[in-house]
Amino acid sequence: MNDFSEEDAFEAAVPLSQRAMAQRPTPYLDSLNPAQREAVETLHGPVLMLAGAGTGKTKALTTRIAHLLSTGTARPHEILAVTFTNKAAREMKERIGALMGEAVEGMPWLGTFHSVCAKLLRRHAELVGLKSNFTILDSDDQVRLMKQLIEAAGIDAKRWPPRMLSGIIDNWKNKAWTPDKVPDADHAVFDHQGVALYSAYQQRLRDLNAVDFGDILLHMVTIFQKHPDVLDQYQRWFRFILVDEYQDTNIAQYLWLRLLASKDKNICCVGDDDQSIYGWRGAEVGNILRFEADFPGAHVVRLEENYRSTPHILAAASGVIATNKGRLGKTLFTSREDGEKVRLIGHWDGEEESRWVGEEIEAMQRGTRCMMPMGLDRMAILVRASHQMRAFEDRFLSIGLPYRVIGGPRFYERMEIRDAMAYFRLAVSHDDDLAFERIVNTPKRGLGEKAVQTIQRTARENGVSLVEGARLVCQGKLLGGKGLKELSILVDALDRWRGQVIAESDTHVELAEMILDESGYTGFWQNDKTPEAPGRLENLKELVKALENFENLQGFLEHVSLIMENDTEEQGEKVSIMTLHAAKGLEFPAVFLPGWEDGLFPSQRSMDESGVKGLEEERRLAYVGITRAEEICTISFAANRRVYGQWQSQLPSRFIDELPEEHVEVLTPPGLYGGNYGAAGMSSATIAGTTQSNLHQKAHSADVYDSPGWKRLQSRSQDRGQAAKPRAQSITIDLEAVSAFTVGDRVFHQKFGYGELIGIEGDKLVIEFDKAGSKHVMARFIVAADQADDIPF
DNA sequence: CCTCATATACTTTTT
DNA sequence: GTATATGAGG
Repeated sequence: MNDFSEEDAFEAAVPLSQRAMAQRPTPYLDSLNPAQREAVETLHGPVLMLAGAGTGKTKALTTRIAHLLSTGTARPHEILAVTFTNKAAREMKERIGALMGEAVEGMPWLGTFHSVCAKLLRRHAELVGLKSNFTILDSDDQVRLMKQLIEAAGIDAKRWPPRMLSGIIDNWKNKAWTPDKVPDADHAVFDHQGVALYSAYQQRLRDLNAVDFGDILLHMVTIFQKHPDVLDQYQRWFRFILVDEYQDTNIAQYLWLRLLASKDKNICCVGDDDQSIYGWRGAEVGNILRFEADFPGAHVVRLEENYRSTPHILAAASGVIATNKGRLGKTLFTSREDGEKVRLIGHWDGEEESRWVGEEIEAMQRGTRCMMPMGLDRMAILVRASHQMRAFEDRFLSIGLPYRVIGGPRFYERMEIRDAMAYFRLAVSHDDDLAFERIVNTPKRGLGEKAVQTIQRTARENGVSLVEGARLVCQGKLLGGKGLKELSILVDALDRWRGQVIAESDTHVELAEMILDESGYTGFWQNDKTPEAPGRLENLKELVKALENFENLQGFLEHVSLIMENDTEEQGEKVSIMTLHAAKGLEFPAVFLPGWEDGLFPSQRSMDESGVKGLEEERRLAYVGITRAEEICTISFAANRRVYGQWQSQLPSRFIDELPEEHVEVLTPPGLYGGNYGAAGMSSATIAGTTQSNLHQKAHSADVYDSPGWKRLQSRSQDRGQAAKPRAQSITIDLEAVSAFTVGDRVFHQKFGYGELIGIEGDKLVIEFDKAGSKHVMARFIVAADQADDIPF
């Protein structure tokens, strides 16, 4: 290939690294610490940069690239730099630009694994039976295809859900297994049909000239493995390779990198094994652990000086992560000496937890909590699972606290956007069967399942695309009145739009608007009276606006599938709410980590599915969470939580036990008298292990005693001569309260619902609840079942 | 063919 | 509790 000859000559003639060094001054090196500097200046040979949280990883990485460029060691196009997110790629570009003073033209090969590989794959698509204009399917398309294949194979899609198959195949692809490489042990999955369906799926993708996300990597690995000449080109082309977040690479990515790097071995991988949190998605921590074996003589640099967090926060994070086995091991340190301890607080239930967090945020905002008022955008709530966000959203909505959810449903994954895109795709290419299927009956055209089947059959019989099939159906009048009319209107419209795409008679933005209009799609949402309809129309407007940044529809469609980003950065100071995963790479002065309860965090599912490995990944997630905090880190848990409609009592997370006591301050919930539960001297272990019932008491006093319902209950109990004295004399009362019940009684609890008393232990009643299972509950929370209806909770 | 009602299962995390 | 899938009725 001619592309390379020029570079090769250049390389041969000039010992670049020394000679070019003089070309530009290197002032940027001065702001680096010794470890960073070593990582930046070791330009040749394999380098593993172990960069703990907040140690200036991105700085080192971008400075390294700047150094490669300004010393003349490499030219921009000779550097392959891969990240996982578009955001990381963009940030790197910006920072390199800043370092180099705008002097560099963009780096063409700095991007995400997927965008770089897609670009390469388009050049060599024919080697895996594709055309270079292949489309990239998202998981939605993937699942729909899967469903068709499953049904075609005569398998009950109910018992064998397409989603599951899609997940299995994704995993195989992450391991770089083509259908023929799936090991025997995996053949039993999916009713022994998994591999056959995998083959069928791959064939179908090829027919559609499409790839899914996993394919982008998998095909590249296949090409490199089967075509040494192609590999050789790129080995010479990419003289320097840099990889961000190496701990998150899966096997396919690993193989791809190793193939590319095996010649010059100028590869620099940056990562932190302690922040590997994508194992469930196929990431292999092993890749980073194995680096030195893969690249003998590798230079290992540890970045351990943390510039982000206070010593207490660092120590707490270190304490938690220390429990994990098989780490490469780093010891974070900081020169800071100030700072608050990590704060720990328990609550009665999730509702109280969100209320407390809300109040705390407002206090910080006003400056009553800390010395200085803190802006809302400097605070974040990091949750384990997205459903935890709701409690906070509800609460913040009701108190009018501005918040922003990060990483919610992505813009390009929203239904209306995907529908609109399907129209665009069809306008550009009538061959896009998936797009056609998506929109035939959206908006409703009276074309139901039967009509679609007719179209599909016709298309298949004639060996044409669905659009052409539909045309034949219209011509042959194979369909009834209304459907037929609507279908021919649709086909005509598609023809017209495509004509305009080709003729370029309008700007693509105008065309897009016209398509949405004439298809009836805009009107469809205008007539929709559901509350989300206005938002969807708004999104469509945004989509059209986003089009303006592209040359034409084709260009837009090609880029969009890989740039799934939520660019709608609303203005204004808001608290951020996001998952721990979404928080990786971010930092905030104040961080709240709610829901630290066993089963929730660590997630039961992780532990069930992946055992110790899963638990360790959860622990790394905890580590990531804590290390997001710069100044104040607040961990909380609730004693009770509603999990899909059912109340469950929760145990504090085992990670709480792992927090080193001397770096933790246990808070007493507000509005409570001190009692024995004051913060002073109480260890995390105490909270975690033994004080749950105390928390019940405390929270109960705050929550329930003030409520009218409780007061009424109290007065009624008094009438009946039962326990109803002030709570300060709790033990006596509890024993009295217990005596009011007999085993076998039908009872009611405010949150657990109805149940049967099956035993009495001390001041607690053992109750088998109908819905919430068996629990030990203090007697004063319990009423006889026949009185339950009177309680106006 | 569409709309409405009921049943059901599902909840980690996502390039 | 929520979203989705199925069924009856219009």
